Amino acid sequence: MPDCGDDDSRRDLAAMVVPLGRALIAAEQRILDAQQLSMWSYVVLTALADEPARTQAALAAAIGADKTRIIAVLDDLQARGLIVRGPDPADRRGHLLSLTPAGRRAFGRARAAIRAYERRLLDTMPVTDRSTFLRALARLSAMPWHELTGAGSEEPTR
Amino acid sequence: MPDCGDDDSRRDLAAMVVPLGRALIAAEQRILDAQQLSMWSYVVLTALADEPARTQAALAAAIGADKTRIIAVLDDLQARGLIVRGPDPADRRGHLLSLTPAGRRAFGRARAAIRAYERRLLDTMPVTDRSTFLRALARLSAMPWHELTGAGSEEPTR
DNA sequence: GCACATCGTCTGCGCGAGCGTACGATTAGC
DNA sequence: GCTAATCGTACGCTCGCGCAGACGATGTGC
Repeated sequence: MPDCGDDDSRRDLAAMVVPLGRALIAAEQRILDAQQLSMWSYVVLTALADEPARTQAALAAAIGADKTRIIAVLDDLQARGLIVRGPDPADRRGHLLSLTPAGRRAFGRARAAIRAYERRLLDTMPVTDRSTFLRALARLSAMPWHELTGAGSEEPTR
Repeated sequence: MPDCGDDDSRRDLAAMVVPLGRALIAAEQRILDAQQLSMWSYVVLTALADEPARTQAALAAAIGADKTRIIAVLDDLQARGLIVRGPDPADRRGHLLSLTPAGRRAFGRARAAIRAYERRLLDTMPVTDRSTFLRALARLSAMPWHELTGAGSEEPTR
């Protein structure tokens, strides 16, 4: 028997998280449009700002994208001088990927706009709630899904 | 203040929410598979359990789906005796949609499995954090995006 | 040298979702 | 009665994504 009164007798977690994510990407897409960036571009810039990648495949894996799908993104970013796709002296098969100063600046601008938007959203809740929320969210999003996903469901196998 | 962060140093909200949502639907899809339900089926059952719909279009709008896309879902649910698509005596164009007892039972089972899974996830954090997190999440997911989304690039209307 | 793996690129397939259209049945306005 | 609007249904179109295969260029093990 499912509980009735407890704190989570409301909507499902997913029923809140997924639409929230949808709304976020929709809103932030518009912000990125103003910077002439796509979502994938922004994700790539974010990853490269964190640390340069020594190979496109590694970058793709890092951001959870398909290797073939980021080619166009990289082409565009390179053509606009935001990243450099330099040859790797150690392994001439791969390309070293890193941000140019212009790329770092563009990313900073985009991230500032995104952050401003998100901060405005988060400012609608008390400060303590906000930090708790962010901490909990960070923990959940960094969870070992690969184990939890398959495990726990001890459904009645009839 | 070292790096513990102004919330400026962490990842973007969307960068945590969206992957979390993805992981949730992936995990819950497997749970629903065990109940022979698809995500859309579960969403439909959830909506109908809340209150019967007097028209398919209304149901589709309520769950944010396309009218044409839920037809197959309703067909399946009806064929399995989980819902009834009765004629509306008041307006013979539309169909009254409601759960059968079996449908209510199946939904209860599915929801219990989903809830158990989510509770296991949430149990990894302190109780106070959990309630705060859920409260904040509920507030965010119930936000007036239609205004915030558009006004995003403008000013906070202070 | 040789076989094999890796990297980047291109191409195509399949899936799911949204969007628009058309049509029969029905209702509402006049 | 006529027309316009609505509902459910089917159909086709387009997009974006993941996946797989192929190829040339390159690196690695023997």
